[in-house]
Amino acid sequence: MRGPLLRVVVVMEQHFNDWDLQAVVRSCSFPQPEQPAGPPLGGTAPESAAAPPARAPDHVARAGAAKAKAPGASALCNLEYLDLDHKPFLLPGSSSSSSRAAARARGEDDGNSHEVMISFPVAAASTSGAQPRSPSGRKPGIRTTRLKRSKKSQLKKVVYEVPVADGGVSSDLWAWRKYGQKPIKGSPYPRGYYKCSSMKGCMARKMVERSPAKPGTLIVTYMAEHCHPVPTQLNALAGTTRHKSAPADDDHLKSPRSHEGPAAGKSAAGGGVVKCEDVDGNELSAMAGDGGAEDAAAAAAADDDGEFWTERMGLELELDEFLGPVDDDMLDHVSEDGVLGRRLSL
DNA sequence: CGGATTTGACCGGCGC
DNA sequence: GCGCCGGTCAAATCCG
Repeated sequence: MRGPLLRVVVVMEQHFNDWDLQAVVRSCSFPQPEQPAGPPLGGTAPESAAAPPARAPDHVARAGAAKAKAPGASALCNLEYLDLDHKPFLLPGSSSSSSRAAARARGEDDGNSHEVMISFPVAAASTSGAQPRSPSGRKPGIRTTRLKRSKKSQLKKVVYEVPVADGGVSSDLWAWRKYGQKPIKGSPYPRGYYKCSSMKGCMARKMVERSPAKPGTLIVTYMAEHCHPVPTQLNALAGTTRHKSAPADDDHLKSPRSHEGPAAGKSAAGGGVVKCEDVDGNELSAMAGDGGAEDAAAAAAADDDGEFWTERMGLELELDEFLGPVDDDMLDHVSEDGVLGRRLSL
């Protein structure tokens, strides 16, 4: 009811070792004793993160999806976070979303990628507009080493599909800084590249793009995991958040406020209900409960947009919570519909 | 002043 | 081997 459903796709691939992202999805059949893995990376889909409802970013979503699908069982069955022991940290007071994201695929990965799609209502998205600026660019020069594509391709990725309606404001608790934008072939919309700015050295990244198929949705892909706890308050790095006039439309990608770390998480949260959907289209849903509010609250307080967040706190919190437990918890309860229903409580 | 955003250039992988 | 494309870097610029 609250809005478009946010869909999350988790793709696990081999060799993500080098990356922090550790969240892994496994069969839901085995609920894990440990804290429920949360949504990947802070779990929220920032402004730019929206994706086509039915489809996720091709390469990512598709690949995972195919493999993820389990016969009969909904995708949920395949959800699982691996490597919990390697969690870099736990989110304060709850299923650390980041840690979950961090959960990494186990060695078992036979190379198969698993994809999970989670959809949940998204709150209004905010928007940010980018303002045209004088040309700039780096000059030819020395380049530092960068991750090789081979490795990159093997990283686990989590894809969120978020309705653009609200402006696609970021909804995760993390602070993101945009480091690039590129037009994508086959898509009229550019893709924005973001890095976690909450802490230097954090490898967490995300890519945001508008779904060509459904301009109304943003696709947010999270890569790697945060090497630090979710910022409960605005940190210096995240510090200055720019507030720009709302972009007309595709502009979410241009200057989304999502980067604003803490605040980011909020926007996505709008719904109390979370749905998980496997590649096959099976949907799982979970009800967001009261728990986890603290985190969100803290974040909200920290955020520059205190007012904004405060108003939406309720919704946001729900989302955040959802994000955390998404993994196993969701699996725990299946509603009559065959949908996963679970109340998140932290 | 510090940090975020913009944007062209650079780099590496992949396909042909 | 070459070209295309995606992803990243970093200078220039903007903004709080």
